[in-house]
Amino acid sequence: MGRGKVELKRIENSASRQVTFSKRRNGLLKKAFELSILCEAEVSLIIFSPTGKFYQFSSHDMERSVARYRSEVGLPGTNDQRSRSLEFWRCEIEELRRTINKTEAQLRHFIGEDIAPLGLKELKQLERQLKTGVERIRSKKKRVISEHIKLLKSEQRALQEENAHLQKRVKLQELPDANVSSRIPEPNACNAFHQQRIFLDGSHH
Amino acid sequence: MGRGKVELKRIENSASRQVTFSKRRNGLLKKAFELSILCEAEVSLIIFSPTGKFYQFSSHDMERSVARYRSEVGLPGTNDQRSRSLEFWRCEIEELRRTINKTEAQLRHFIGEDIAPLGLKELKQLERQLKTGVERIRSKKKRVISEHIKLLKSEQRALQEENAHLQKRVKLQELPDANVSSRIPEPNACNAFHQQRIFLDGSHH
DNA sequence: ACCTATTGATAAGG
DNA sequence: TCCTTATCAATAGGT
Repeated sequence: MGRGKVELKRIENSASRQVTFSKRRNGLLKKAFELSILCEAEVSLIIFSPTGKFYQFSSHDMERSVARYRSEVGLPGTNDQRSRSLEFWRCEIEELRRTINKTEAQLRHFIGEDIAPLGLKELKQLERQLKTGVERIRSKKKRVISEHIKLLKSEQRALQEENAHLQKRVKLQELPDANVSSRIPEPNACNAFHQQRIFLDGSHH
Repeated sequence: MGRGKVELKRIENSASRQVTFSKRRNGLLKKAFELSILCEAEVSLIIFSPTGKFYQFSSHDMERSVARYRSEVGLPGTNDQRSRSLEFWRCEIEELRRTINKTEAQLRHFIGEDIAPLGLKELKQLERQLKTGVERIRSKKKRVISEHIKLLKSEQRALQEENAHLQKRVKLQELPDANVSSRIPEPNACNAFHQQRIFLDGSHH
């Protein structure tokens, strides 16, 4: 619903992704509320934005709904014993997060975002990397396209051969008695319409 | 939406309440799914029909979302929270790893690596992104360079002005009495050495 | 934030 | 539950 349809995949443009998030989040919360009222349903909704902001709706107490959910799926009570590995995992996660931040920053630099603080040297290196990237992608694209063309040509050749065959057969049928029309009119609406047009045109002369 | 607007209250007719429930439940689940995909949001939805039937959607692991919800609302959690948070962190780590893999793959694509399996559409999008990246980086580079030049020019101007001043002073000193040398030899080692050299040179004559 | 053309959801009826 | 259709609601894209 909107000026155009959007395909179901991550919205690339970050600004419109945010705008869409806030619109659709409100829509979703509203509809969750309406469902709970109209149909007396128990509805709980938890939303975290990609930036970590938190939104919720719960027609009843959230803990109650969660508990009911658990009993529904059959909770698997896990034993602890390795709570000292908590610290280890915390470090692990921190490190992974750092990696992600670094990589994503690089990614943004590649599409020309957040380059305000960069120096001339970094800019030059980025430009060089992008250039080789563009070149490689272009040559790959050319290869893909030329293969596609080759495929189309071979298909065309096959069609031409088939065409030649058919024409030969038509001639063989026409030559023996050219007066006998062996054509069978196709019974579809379009053809019928055209034939009518021709008939009418003829009558005007 | 529909043949007439409905007011926001429990639908009295039980049959139509059921029908509406099943339609709107599906709509809500669908929209929750779309929000999670389009905007990369973490969305969890729990629904119980008035008759007790259970439906759910969760873009991520439901336990993870519930744990995140708890930490958000600031509940200390149940006694088995610790073991649950282990589970939560395990999910977290997996997801971080996935993110890293995805981001790094994208990064490689940007520099033209691992593009063998990409289709024409992806290649075109990549090329477009790279082009805008190059353009932005180039314009930023130009800005940096022109600012550097401006800085150099202003420094140059300052130097020229100082130069003019100095030359004026030199002329003022030279014209009044050009014969009287008021220069005082500086008493540093270097100077002393030169004077000694001069002395020695003189003795050789 | 607001506007509006367009798409999407759905109420009513079978 | 599923189908159809008339209508209303949500929202995408633009300002």
